[in-house]
Amino acid sequence: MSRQQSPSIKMVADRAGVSVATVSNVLNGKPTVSPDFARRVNDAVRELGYVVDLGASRLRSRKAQLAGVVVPDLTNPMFASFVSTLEHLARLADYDLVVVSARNNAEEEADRLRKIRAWRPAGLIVIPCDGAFAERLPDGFFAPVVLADRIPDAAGFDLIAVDNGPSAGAIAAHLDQQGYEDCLVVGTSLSISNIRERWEGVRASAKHMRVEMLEIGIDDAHGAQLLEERLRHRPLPGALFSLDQGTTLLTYCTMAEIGLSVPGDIAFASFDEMEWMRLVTPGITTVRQPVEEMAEQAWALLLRRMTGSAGKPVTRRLRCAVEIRGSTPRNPLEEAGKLKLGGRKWKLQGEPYSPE
Amino acid sequence: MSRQQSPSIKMVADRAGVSVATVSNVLNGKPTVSPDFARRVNDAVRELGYVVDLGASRLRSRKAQLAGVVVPDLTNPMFASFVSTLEHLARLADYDLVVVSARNNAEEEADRLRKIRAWRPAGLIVIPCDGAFAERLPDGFFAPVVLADRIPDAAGFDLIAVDNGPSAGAIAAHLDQQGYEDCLVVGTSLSISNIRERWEGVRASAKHMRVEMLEIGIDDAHGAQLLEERLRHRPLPGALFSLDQGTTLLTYCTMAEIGLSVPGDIAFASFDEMEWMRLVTPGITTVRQPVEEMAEQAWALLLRRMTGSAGKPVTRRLRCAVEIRGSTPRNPLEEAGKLKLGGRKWKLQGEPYSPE
DNA sequence: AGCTTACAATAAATCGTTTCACCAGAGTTT
DNA sequence: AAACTCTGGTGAAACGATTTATTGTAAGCT
Repeated sequence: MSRQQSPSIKMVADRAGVSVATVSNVLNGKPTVSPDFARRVNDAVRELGYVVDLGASRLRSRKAQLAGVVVPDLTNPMFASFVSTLEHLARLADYDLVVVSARNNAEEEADRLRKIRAWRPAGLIVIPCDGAFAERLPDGFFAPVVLADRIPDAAGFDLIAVDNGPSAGAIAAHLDQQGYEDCLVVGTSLSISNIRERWEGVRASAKHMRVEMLEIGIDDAHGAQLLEERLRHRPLPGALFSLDQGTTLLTYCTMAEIGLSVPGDIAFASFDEMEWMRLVTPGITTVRQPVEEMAEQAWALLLRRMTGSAGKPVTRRLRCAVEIRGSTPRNPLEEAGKLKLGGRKWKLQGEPYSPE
Repeated sequence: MSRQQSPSIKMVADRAGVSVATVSNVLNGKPTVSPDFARRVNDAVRELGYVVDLGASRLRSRKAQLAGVVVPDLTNPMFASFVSTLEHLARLADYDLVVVSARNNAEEEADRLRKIRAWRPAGLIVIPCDGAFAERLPDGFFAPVVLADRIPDAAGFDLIAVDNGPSAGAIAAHLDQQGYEDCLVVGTSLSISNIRERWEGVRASAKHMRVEMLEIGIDDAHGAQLLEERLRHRPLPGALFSLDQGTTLLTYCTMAEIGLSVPGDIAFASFDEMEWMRLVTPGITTVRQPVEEMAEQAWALLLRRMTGSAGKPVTRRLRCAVEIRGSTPRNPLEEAGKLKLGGRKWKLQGEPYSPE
């Protein structure tokens, strides 16, 4: 199978009867070319189906309209949506995007980061696997990096994230108000800064309610076991608050399996909304993260950095929306009268803040 | 902000005190280099943090370990999972992947296809937006193309898809057996070959049951209206079968809104499983597509094509799994005794087939 | 006419790599 | 010792584009 070569700028030049420089000038919209020649070049381009070779073009011009994106897991709808938005924005700015997934694996992330350098991107947007991201970034990395969603241990990075603490705190305050006396808070690990911030937000906002943290780790099988143990133990807490997406699904399924009903036996709330949460009955009370906005902010910041804006690293926190649903009704054990709760929306007030 | 240049092979050569050719030989594992020189080169590479420039490397060597992937929508979990699997496989074969999303828009797809040529990929895997894909492929496209999931109007492409007809037929046969007398089948549009195949599968397999097709189009708002109209009309069909992911969500929500209960008022089944379908009560009967397998087959085929295997276009159909759940119980209107239905799994029998 | 200026098109240098032809020196064969 | 063959290394030519410097031509000015 003799595969036909893609046409080069030289073939276009030959066919149009001009020099390659002229073809390049036409294609790049340089003003110093006569309409007649431009037409001939454009005809030849169309006839041959010529498309510029990005590799060669970038090599010579040294301007890389190219950015890299690294996410922990493309199959997570939140990250997928993040990438999709970025892709759209990049296209508008006439940038190309190289997207890679670390498949939830720090080693693979390190590998991808090394590999992505080979593309010579003008900038990078990364949602890091974990806090130790800085160690995995090849040192002397040549392009600006904007981190999103997850907070690195090391300082010195541009960062766009959500206000984990206040948002988780809002859920805790809500549960508090609903009259629950104790709440089990479940998350993968406090070594992940997101989870830590959320847990601290809960602790700070639970006025009367007792709170207890359970770390179940990232291994699903082991986590399910820990969780089941705790949920079979008595007394059962009045409410359960799950701090991340993976944990939420695991918790929800585990409760169903061992026959705990929501909210009859236990109230349930989660951080990070998923589609099904408004489809199940009752709906799940949750914190919805502004993914599109996060992508927009990250892109805007990276674009500024790529076009030369210097300055101290920026941290920006975005507000989440809190969705109160049927899974966290007024505590039925309480003597107080019943309170009707619909799909009421509860937005946090005030302006976003940028610490330091 | 004077951004530091990425080191080039020349700097490595200078630092190691050898020629650039030698550095290249070391990096590409050519055997004709002494251990002593190899060590010196490797040291220099490490000290400078040198990473090869993919653009330049590919330009010169003309071997493009690069494949393109075009999907209609990255936020669709099925496509996201498809891409994620491909990415993993590509990495194993030491290929790079350029992933783009057409954002459910044929024009954007055409644009992306044109743009992706600029990367000079050695091959392409495409899940087309619609049947008219062939018209959008720049003619004389230079690299092998493997299509997946959706069937193009034009022949002549390698294709990996699922057995839409038999799988949808299995659902229809199930509903038939459960004693439903009529079934409303809902899909976006019969102009999409997937939907057409599924509808034909339903028609062929419904023995006693009357079936009726409702096309609601791709515009969600308009579709919801059409659907609501039909669902408020009487008599209500005993069962509803939704043929694609978008339609399913729309249908499920619409039914909830106008107060139809599943399966009390109407039984419900769907093509294309989503996570929430096993979380809601009752679970939704559905057809689960083998996404990972589809990605594996597509990659294997593309790899063969990229390494020169010629031959007639191949069509391969993969088997789906049918998940029977509580949303399609034995028809309560029937006189016959109740039948207990759990989360029973029902796999299709037999071997995959390759028509023609 | 003679000189400058402006314009349009081109030749040639260049980007960072790989590859190919070649070379120096050591070892082997006659 | 001359004529080979290896071996391990290098210089320089590509690859396909962009950019810079240069050329040739026509028009404008004195």
